[in-house]
Amino acid sequence: MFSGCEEVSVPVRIGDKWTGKILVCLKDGKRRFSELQVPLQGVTPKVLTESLRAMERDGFLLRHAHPEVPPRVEYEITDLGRTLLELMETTCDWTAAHLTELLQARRAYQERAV
Amino acid sequence: MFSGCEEVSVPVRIGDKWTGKILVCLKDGKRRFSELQVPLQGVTPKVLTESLRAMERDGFLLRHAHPEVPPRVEYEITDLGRTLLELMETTCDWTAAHLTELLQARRAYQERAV
DNA sequence: TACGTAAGTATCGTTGCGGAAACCAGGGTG
DNA sequence: CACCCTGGTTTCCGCAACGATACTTACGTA
Repeated sequence: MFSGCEEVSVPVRIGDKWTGKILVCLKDGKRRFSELQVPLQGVTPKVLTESLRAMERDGFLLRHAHPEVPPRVEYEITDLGRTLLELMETTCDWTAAHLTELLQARRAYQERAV
Repeated sequence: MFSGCEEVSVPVRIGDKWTGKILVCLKDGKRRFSELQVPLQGVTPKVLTESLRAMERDGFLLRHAHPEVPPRVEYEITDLGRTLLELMETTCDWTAAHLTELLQARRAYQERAV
């Protein structure tokens, strides 16, 4: 997750590309696979599955599969996942506080190069 | 930078592979290119240069090139770089606090799969 | 004249993440 | 019988990061 600014590539990231956004989506309660695809605009099912499996493996979320047809699967954040979310919010704060400075440094660097 | 545990891949990382270690190396004062290559065991000059250039561009360090032969270049951490280092230490703390729990989750996941 | 030296470049190859598109399972519905 | 639904899986592909190896520069020294 790039913390806080998608338009500019900032060197602060936690997990893979979607980990952070998934945790945010799960913050307020369980969500289904298809309910995650909507806010996570543009994520393909393959990549979403991969991210969810990795996060389940690491204990950041729980996967509840209901044996129905059509299938229904709910994802739920764990306590450990919440600590990670908290850490991510810290990095978001860092970005918010220093992004201007970083972009300014980039502009100055550009001008020196010219 | 994987924060605090190299042996296990943990989904907490800041910058590219070497950013974190470079900042740590510069924490206590200026260092030359060759002085960075030593503690950063195994980094090739190409990759080290790429990392240093990116960090210079973003304002995390300053590059002092002395016009001598053979060349002498010193790298120095900036205030902005120090705030990033601080953030990284926070993520290291998170890892230290939760790595056991994460590994335990992985083992449990493994066993469920078997 | 050849060599050493510091800080890189240049070139090539490998690997892994992420994405696009198509396919699947299996019961419910028309 | 054909089609729809959800939650995937499978296959293929491109790009960027990372790495290995060789080369360069330009001066002081043996």
